[in-house]
Amino acid sequence: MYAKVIVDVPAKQTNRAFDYTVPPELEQWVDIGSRVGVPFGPRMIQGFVVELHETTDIDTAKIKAIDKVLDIHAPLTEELIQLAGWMSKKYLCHEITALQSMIPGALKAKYERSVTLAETNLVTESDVFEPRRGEVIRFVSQKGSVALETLLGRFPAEQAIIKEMINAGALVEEQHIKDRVSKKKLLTVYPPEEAQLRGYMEQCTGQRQRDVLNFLCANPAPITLSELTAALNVSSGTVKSLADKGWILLQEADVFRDPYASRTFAPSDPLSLTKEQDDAYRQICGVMQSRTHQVFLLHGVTGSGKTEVYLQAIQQCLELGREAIVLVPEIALTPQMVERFKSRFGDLVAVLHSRLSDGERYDEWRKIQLRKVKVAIGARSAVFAPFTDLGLIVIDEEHEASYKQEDSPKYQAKEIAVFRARHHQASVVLGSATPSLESFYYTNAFGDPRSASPVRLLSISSRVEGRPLPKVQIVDMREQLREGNRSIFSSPLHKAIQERLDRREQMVLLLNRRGHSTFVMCRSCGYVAGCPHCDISLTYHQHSRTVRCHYCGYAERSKTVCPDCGSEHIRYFGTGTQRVEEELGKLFPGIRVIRMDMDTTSEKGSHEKWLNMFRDRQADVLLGTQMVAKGLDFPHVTLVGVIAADTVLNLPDFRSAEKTFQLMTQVAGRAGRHELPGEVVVQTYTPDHYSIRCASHHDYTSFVQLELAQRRERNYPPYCKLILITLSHEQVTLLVKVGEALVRYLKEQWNSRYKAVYANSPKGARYSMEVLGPVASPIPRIKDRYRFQCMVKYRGDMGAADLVSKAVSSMEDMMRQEKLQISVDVDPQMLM
DNA sequence: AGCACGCCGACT
DNA sequence: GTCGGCGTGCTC
Repeated sequence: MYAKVIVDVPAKQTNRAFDYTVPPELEQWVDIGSRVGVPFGPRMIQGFVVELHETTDIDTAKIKAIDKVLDIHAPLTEELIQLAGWMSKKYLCHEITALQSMIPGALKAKYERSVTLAETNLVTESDVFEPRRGEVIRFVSQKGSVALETLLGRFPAEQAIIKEMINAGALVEEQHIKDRVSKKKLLTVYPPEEAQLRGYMEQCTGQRQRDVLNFLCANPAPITLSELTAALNVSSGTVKSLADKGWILLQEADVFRDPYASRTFAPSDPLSLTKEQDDAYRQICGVMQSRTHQVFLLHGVTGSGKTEVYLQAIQQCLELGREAIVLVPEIALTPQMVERFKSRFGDLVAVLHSRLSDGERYDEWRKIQLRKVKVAIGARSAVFAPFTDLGLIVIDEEHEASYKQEDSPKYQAKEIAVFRARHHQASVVLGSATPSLESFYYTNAFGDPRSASPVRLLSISSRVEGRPLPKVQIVDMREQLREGNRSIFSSPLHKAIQERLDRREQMVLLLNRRGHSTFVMCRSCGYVAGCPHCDISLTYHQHSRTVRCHYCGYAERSKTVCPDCGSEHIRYFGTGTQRVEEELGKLFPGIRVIRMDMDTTSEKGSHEKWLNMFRDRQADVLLGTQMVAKGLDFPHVTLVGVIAADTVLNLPDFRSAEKTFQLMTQVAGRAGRHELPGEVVVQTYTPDHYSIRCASHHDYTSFVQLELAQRRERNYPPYCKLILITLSHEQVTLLVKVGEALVRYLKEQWNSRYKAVYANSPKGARYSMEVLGPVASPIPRIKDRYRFQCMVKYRGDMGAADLVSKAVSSMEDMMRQEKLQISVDVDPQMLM
């Protein structure tokens, strides 16, 4: 039998399958999706089996055999192998990169080379008696086997000698493929029968040992040594001496690391659904029962109980004997969220998130692989959970940018979900209070004629228990300035904070400072320098004293006087959470603030700790960046304050209005979710902007109409698709040269080949392509490399990715000679 | 990506 | 006449 193997060498020339023979003794272990060790050139590397055949086209003299199979159960399924092939074409990545992204990091190969001492007859006398050689030999023989790296590190001056000894055969070099994490084994205490325990207790003299025996009487189940010592605050020595007497059994057990092992989750029952919830639930169930593929967009206002719809739909999915995946943005993967799923589905849930260690994550993944769980909940990469009978994939907060992976493979988890659901004849539920324009555009409600199988829209327009949406007050910060208030806090927000303090209620303050981009704004009239060609704000560049557009390259000298009102109050923006915290302390002495941002939540578990403190009302204010805007649900929060709504709005991104609307709506939804009514105060310099106005009225529909009109006019998604090509090199001049050549190539190809073909097709008018750039990237230099980008905007499915791929290949000579790097992002989320 | 093969300058 | 620089090309 022959296997086609994708090898672990992410390079263009090796981005194809290589044929290997499957030795008869390995045949029963080799499957499509198996991870194997194969000889490749002079070394041994890892690969994935993607096809199995009885014959091969390759010269049999060249073919080598698979060396070993690395797992008992293939870590990938045939479906996921197909998906990887599709991803490599769609997102222009190496197939191995796509495959690697589907398995936990713990299974990523670690290559190690080690040396051992050869049989004595190959070790010559000069090896032993020459002092330097002798020392190396003694070192190796003492250790038995030494990693080559360790040996070279230990004897840096003897590198040549070591190589020579390897060549002469005195030292034997071996190569291993090692997993990063081994299966965890834990010392576990197995207590005897209770009667026996009681007998031992009478003989026992030591107080600590008696404590242990007592505990085991009350808790007769096996328990790990570490849990036992932690529970009783005794040393492991105490327990070991009991084991030495033979009273208890202490043994290593192969266990799953369960990050939630120490927590208990009270079981919860389904809540009763409102009419709208029930309608959505029934439609999803109907499709699941008919075993057809359908994408739903569940548009439910904040607090409308979307999660309960997910939970009950998943329940139905499990009852049909099928499996479910739930994707949540990383920052929303809070203990609160996990708890809801754990308490509804208990041990049937695996949780995958970034705070897990490699080992913990591997164990959660293995529960899925070994069919121990039926539901996987996690961030983006959980979409690859190796289930074999998927019925439902839920994507919560579907508008979130974090579903797009920013490094290779630059996949969009929503698209992966649809691919998988189509394969399994399963449903996808995209849920959000503020659906992305793209998702909404493709719904049946919008009636896009292009889409053969439109997304079915499900709406929930009211909150559970008929609770009202919070009242939103917009504060015009320009007026505040005119009134002489230069503080971070406007007088209405100041007053609102004081009221909550007096009433002992809680509040959430959002400061959305993203990135370092500074935009220029007039503090008197709110004027922001914008690009005349792209309708996005210009970015201030201090070194050249100019403002520039990152889309088309437009630049102008930055002004010291506002062109609109003549004021000199021109500033550029950027306020940190720390400053707000200080200011709060000054204005409200004794105020208790929890600050949540990158600095305070980097430690493992700190996120949970802060939120628990806030829930226990140990603080009045939760102050933070976007992470406070999502999914939190605290009954005593009655005020949400947005310090500066404009920060997102003025980012140089065509989605900035959409993101502002989403953020405003989401954060407003944190208030008044329970009995106490909520209030929202939004501070802004652009109170008339439609994204802020619509958010304040909770008016999604109007926002979508206004924003879509903008997108159509400017030709941005969903009216076209984008491919972003980023080039980087140490020299700017070369970058410009190659960038221009690339753009020329794309335009020529389009004009000479594609355009003619598509213009003659009946849908010809729908096909178009334009190429912008090259212009400097918003982050023009990273690690001493300059970055330039080109943007391809196209309409119609005419293989634009393929064309870009060809264009990049045509630049290959330069890439090799000049160490030029080209990165391609299909459907970019961030245009940085 | 590695690693080997292969063809031109400074040393015994 | 040899050691070694890294340019080019292959890996089933």
